[in-house]
Amino acid sequence: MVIDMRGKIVQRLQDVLKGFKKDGLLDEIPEVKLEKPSNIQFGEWSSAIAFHVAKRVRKRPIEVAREIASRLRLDDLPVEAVDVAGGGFLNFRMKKEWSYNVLKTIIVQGKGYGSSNVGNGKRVQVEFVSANPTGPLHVGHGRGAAVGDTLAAILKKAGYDVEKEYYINDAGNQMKNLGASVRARYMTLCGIDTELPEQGYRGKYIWDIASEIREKEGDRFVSMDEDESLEFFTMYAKDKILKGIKDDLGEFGVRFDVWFSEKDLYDSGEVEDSLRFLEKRGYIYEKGGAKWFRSTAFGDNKDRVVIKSDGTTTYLASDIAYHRNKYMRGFQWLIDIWGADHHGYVPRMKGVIEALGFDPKSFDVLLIQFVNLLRDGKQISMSTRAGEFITLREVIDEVGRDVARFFFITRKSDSHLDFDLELAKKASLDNPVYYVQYAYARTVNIFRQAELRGIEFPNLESVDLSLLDSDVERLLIKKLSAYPEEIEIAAREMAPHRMFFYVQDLASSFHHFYNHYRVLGEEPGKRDARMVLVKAVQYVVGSVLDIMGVSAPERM
RNA sequence: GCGCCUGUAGCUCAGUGGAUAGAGCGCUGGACUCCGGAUCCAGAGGGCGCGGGUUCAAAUCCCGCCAGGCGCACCA
Repeated sequence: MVIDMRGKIVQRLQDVLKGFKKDGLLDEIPEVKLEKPSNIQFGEWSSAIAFHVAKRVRKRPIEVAREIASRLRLDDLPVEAVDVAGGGFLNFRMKKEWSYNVLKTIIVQGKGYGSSNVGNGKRVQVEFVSANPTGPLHVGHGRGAAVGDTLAAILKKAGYDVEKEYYINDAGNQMKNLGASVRARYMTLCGIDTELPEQGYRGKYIWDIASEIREKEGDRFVSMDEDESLEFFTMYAKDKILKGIKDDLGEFGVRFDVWFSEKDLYDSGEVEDSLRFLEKRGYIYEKGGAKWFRSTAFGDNKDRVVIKSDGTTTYLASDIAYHRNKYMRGFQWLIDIWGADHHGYVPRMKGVIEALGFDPKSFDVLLIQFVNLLRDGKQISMSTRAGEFITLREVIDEVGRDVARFFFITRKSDSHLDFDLELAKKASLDNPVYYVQYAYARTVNIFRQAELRGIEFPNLESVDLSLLDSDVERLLIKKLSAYPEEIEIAAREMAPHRMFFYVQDLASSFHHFYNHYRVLGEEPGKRDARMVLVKAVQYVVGSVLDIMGVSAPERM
């Protein structure tokens, strides 16, 4: 298999080093890494291992490299040659037949190509968006949604058993606050001027919900006891907003496996249980009428309150129960995706995981930096509190789902993202989405033309792929062959943006090929070989777009 | 004051120990009456915020400083 080749070469290198050790030449074996050289002349893979060994044995790297090369046993692998270059690099050039086999593999596996089993079925949960159901999703949530959904798809492709989850903060003060806000607007609509609560929500959507309630229920809550009516307003508003969130995410192409309610954690007594558990282990103590989690035991700079002196719990309390619950459900790796403004929360959560008796290394937080929304280069100011913000829905309506999803993963998640609405709308060179989609549409078009001309897709057994021998074609094949590795790295580094850079690069190589060579106009041998190549490109580009949640149009 | 993130080409960003630092946009000049020019080719353009250090090798690691963002609640 294509996928294992890298691992096999690493293994053989390790075998050689073990031999060194046996011969007493080396006391400790350094880690063997294979990298993709920048220049295609250096072959498919290269290793700098000779430099590391040279250091330990105090010899010249180039001599060590030669020694390793001479001891390497690769006869049974499709390696054309191992070159020693650049003062000690070992460069592995693969036989041509190997790259042609990659193409065949792609045709056989179709969009399934690129999958691997590095995840080994490990159960991983990706929790993202998890916005409070107190208002519509805004642009920042959109970025989190795109990153989370894409990351989940990458992990799945890499052989993990992935679940996507949305945590609904439907308990606590913010819910009461929401209900009270709606109630205030409702009362005003009924002719009784009522002030918003101090920390109330000011968005227009609060008015909308209030007015909807009035239409359905009339003025009957005016005379009702406040506490009693509040419950209704809260429930109604929460359900309404949550439904809106689900609809927006659906529109955005993001589907969760589980919607997890914070309130359930309280109702089931898990919050209480978890706190008791930690108390027994000595991680919770009382001071000043409140209960504190001893997060300083895990490197946090101060302890944190879990139960306030008025007896109510803080968010940390339910987060403790929530993460314990996740582990209880059998997840072996937890990935939380948070807005970067919550970064201060990371150390205490890491501490929580450890205090609960789980390995903090099995818990990762991916921080998403803010989105800087622009129009014609000018920043659009937003304020959630004042209820002035651009919603995700508005962005989707304006630029479209494909463009939005694509843009959100063009940057490393911890760097700020400039999102210019005008730029995003342009169907032009400025817009990388079209560049990639266009490449896909072109591949489709070639086969559409082939059909019109009565040309059938060649038989894999009889096609002579060695006719694909130009630099341009070989480079294209090389990039296709790197796909499984790209997936692996993106999974390991939790880096969805790598998909963007990869597919952009692949599309570029294809456009280059397209502008230099004909497919259908060639004599049958070359034509058939190129059809295989184009088909492979179609599958891989299609697969990446799939992972990014962006459509692959057959016409544009 | 403390902590986290960021600082790479005119602009927006990749690259986290290795071979002449990459891409897109922008700029300049070009491309077959032939599978879609939303494409392609060529050129100019930076030595990686600044100063030290570690290393055979540093944009990448360590220390200090500067600039921008964010966070430092018995808020969520």
